[in-house]
Amino acid sequence: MGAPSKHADYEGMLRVAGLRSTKPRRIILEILHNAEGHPDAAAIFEQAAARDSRISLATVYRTMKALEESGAIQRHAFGHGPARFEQAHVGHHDHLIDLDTGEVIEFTSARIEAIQAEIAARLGYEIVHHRLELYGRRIKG
Amino acid sequence: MGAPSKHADYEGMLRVAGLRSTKPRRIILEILHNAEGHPDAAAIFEQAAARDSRISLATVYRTMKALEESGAIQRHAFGHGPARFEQAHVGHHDHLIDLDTGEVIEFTSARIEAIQAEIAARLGYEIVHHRLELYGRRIKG
DNA sequence: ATGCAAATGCAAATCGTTTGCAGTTATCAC
DNA sequence: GTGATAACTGCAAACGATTTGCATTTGCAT
Repeated sequence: MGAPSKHADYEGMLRVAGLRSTKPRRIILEILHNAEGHPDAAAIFEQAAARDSRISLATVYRTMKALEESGAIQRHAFGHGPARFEQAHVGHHDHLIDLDTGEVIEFTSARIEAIQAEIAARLGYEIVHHRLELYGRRIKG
Repeated sequence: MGAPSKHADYEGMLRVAGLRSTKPRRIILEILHNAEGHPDAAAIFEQAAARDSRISLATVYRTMKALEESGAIQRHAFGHGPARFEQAHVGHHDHLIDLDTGEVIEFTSARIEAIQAEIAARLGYEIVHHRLELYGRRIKG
């Protein structure tokens, strides 16, 4: 049972986050949901504006902040440049960034996570979250 | 011959980096060398200004950039906030950031590095560099 | 429908960082 | 040393990314 769907329940996500369901927010959530990679605020704004020209960049930023705080999305800062966003998945994953194309590949490793926890514990800490980014180049074969 | 010293050979470091040995740079290098943690540009500037009030923030940034490019120092971007710097060590290390105090603890794990390389290889990549940051809280015991 | 807090757009403000320019300085050839 | 020259500096203005003040619009509970 439960709702099927090719596009998520944005109303519900906003409700859960304690946010009102507004047109800009629904549009932004859908853009993020359908996004190929990890778009930055400018890219999201560009797509949003194409759907509703009244949407402002400030609203994009405000929405990203609210959604980030509610845990609905995640903010990343790869290398320099602007922050990039993605909808929060169930389960954590890390990133491999292609230095030549900027492409971002996601991966996870239970082994690494386990070792991390072990290291933190040895130092007297418990991990709240972590960030692992591999920057690499395609091996030409 | 050869200057003794408890503080490193800043002249030499600059020479190697292909940079002129100037007072601002020597001061900045010494500040970084003696720094407890991972200071940001503002903190470095503050200390530098205390030694020579003519030093400007722009020079701090320019020096950090030049030294970073020459490999003498490393730039980090923990969480949000400004970039933080540290002198390049021999050998790589990762960071555990104390969420309550901002303190940065360094560590390394050959096991993690090995797994990283393995994962990258499986995805068709070779790692150029990586970033691993654990954000945690002290376990109160 | 009505009211009010929440959300929006716009423009101005802020933060961290970079840059243009005119004046200073380190280093190199004599 | 002396001078030439490119590197370096300080300053202030420019910059890109993000945030914010304020007047207006909107969602949503009544």
